[in-house]
Amino acid sequence: MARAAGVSRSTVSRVINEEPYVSAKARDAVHQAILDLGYSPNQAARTLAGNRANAIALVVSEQGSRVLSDPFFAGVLRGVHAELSGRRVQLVLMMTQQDDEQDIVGYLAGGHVDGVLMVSLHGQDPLPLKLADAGVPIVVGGRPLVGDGIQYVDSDNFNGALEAARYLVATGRRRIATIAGPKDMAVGMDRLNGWRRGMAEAGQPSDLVAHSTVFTPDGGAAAMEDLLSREPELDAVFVAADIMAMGALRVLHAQNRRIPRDVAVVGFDDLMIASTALPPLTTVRQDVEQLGRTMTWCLLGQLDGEEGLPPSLLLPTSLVIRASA
Amino acid sequence: MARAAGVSRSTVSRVINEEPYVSAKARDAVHQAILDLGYSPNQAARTLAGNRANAIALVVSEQGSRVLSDPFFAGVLRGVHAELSGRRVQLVLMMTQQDDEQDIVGYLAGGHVDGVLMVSLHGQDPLPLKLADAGVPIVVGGRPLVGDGIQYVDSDNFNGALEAARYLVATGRRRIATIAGPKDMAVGMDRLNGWRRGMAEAGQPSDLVAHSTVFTPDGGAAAMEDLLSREPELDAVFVAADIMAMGALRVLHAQNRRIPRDVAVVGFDDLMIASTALPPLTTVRQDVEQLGRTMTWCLLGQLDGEEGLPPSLLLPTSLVIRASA
DNA sequence: TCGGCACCTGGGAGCGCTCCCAGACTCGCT
DNA sequence: AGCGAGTCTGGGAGCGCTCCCAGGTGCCGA
Repeated sequence: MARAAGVSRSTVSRVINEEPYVSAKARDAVHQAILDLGYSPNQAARTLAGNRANAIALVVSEQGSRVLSDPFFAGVLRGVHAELSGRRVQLVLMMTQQDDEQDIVGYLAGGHVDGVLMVSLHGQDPLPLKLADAGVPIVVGGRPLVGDGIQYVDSDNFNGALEAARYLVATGRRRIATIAGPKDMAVGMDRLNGWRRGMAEAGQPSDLVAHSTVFTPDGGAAAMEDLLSREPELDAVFVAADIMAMGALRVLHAQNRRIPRDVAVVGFDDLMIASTALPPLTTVRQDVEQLGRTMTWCLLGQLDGEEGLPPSLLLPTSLVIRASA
Repeated sequence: MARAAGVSRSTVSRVINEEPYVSAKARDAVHQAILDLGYSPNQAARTLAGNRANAIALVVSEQGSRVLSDPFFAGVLRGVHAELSGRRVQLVLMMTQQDDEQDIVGYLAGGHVDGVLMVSLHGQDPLPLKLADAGVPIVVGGRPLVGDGIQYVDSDNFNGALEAARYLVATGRRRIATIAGPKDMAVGMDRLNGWRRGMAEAGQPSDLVAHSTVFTPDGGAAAMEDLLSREPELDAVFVAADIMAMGALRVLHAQNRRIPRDVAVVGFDDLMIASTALPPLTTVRQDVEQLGRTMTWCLLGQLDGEEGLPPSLLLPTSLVIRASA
């Protein structure tokens, strides 16, 4: 390669790394040689010689099975990739199981990657903290429940839920329930607290809460049945995830409640299924792709040693009004 | 590391690579030192010295955006990861755009990864062929329309569709339509041809075909409307994807057709939405996770130089009978 | 004229492994 | 005793880069 361009290895290296102090002639010669030879620098050698891996890991905690099918994860992945494209940084995908956690920490702290993005659905996961302690740059998607110093990016679940609650109040609903997510997930609690605030603002009771332990249609259905048995007169329900709202809609249909006339339904996430539901679901939109982009942007900033990065970020949500409320 | 174990670098290397000709004493000493030091071998150095990258790429062609949200992709990813776990092989995720194809070929052929798994939704993609020509081991998920020598793994779309057609015939349907996928995707054509065979077997006409150019609910809805206008008397429809079946169901409901009494509906894929649809959808199940596992298994086999690998594989499908047919 | 500086270039060292060769030691056989 | 085959070990070379130092050149101001 160096021979083909008629320069030294050093000069080739300088051109590739866009360093200063290279003459235009040398630069052109190298570029031409790159094209002629279809040359692509050996990443392993670069990693070994420099001490930078030119790669970041996207770590998915919990059994990958559940997480991967989640549209949330897909969106994040899309955003991460979009932000990475153009930079010479590879994305390595890793999934953790319970038992190999120590291996994972060893691997990630061992210089194989420059930094870690982590999507941690249940907030108690100790991995982010361990990695941060080991000095690995890390950004978490979704607010972790433990670990203070860790940089995270999340959607503004609290205000999204608050906005949904206000909307239901503003449209005249008098008996508003909520189907909340699991108590050990920040996303579940934040949305519940937003709804509570909305109820409090309006002077309405916030007793009609049903928790589902999982974000699934069946979980939503069970919670909806519970709510209806406790309060047959309820006229609105804020469901903390579209996927649970599907189950809630099924139960409401089965009990012949008209939507939105008898019961208004608001979801959260704005998945594709929200717009194809019957009736199309009014929901709080979160931009998960932007979440992925922002996480990546934060991590790359850390790696570049940028100062004054915000410790954490919340991304705005917006209410999408369709037919169900 | 070698010093800590009291042996030479060579011996450490032999232990790590599980080579023969190491005494039990030396092996134990090395293992102990690994634990004590939390040692994790430097991948870059291994890659550089051996000439094996210890990584495979999962390449997603087309704009990643569409593909990533696809449950198909998520399932494959899950399977790939499951099959990889335990082996010391990293998974690198890449997405291609139109313009950087040459870069991608250069990168993938440049020894940065040992092999390539590719999920190519539209079958005309030239990338698999180029990579195969460049001598890169490659396995494609989903039958490619071009490129003969390329190893692929796919669900048995033809027989799945055939089984669906036979089932509709066997349950007494007399006027059976189909909503087919795009003509430039193997998955679309294979399912259509399976349905055709089923019609031919039963001596029924196979004229009621509507193509959708995209696998979306709206595409399915438009096709359903087309079919109903051409043949108001139709009493069954085989929809080549659950996601399109959602749209078809919407149209049928809107026209007050009872399902399954007036019109039987059979989908394909068995996504989660199939079981939560109204009514729950009878559909042809394909095991996409198994698809991912099998792809990986084939690629690793190629890399290990195993002989007699089948050129390609079809995975069985099965009819899941629910309420819609 | 001479130093000083900014610009540009080449070559040595070394990143942490794997591969390969040379050798040591132990058998069991002739 | 002698020999070869099988078992085990260490060290040299080298993978393809980056980093750093030692120069070279040209131009400016003193």
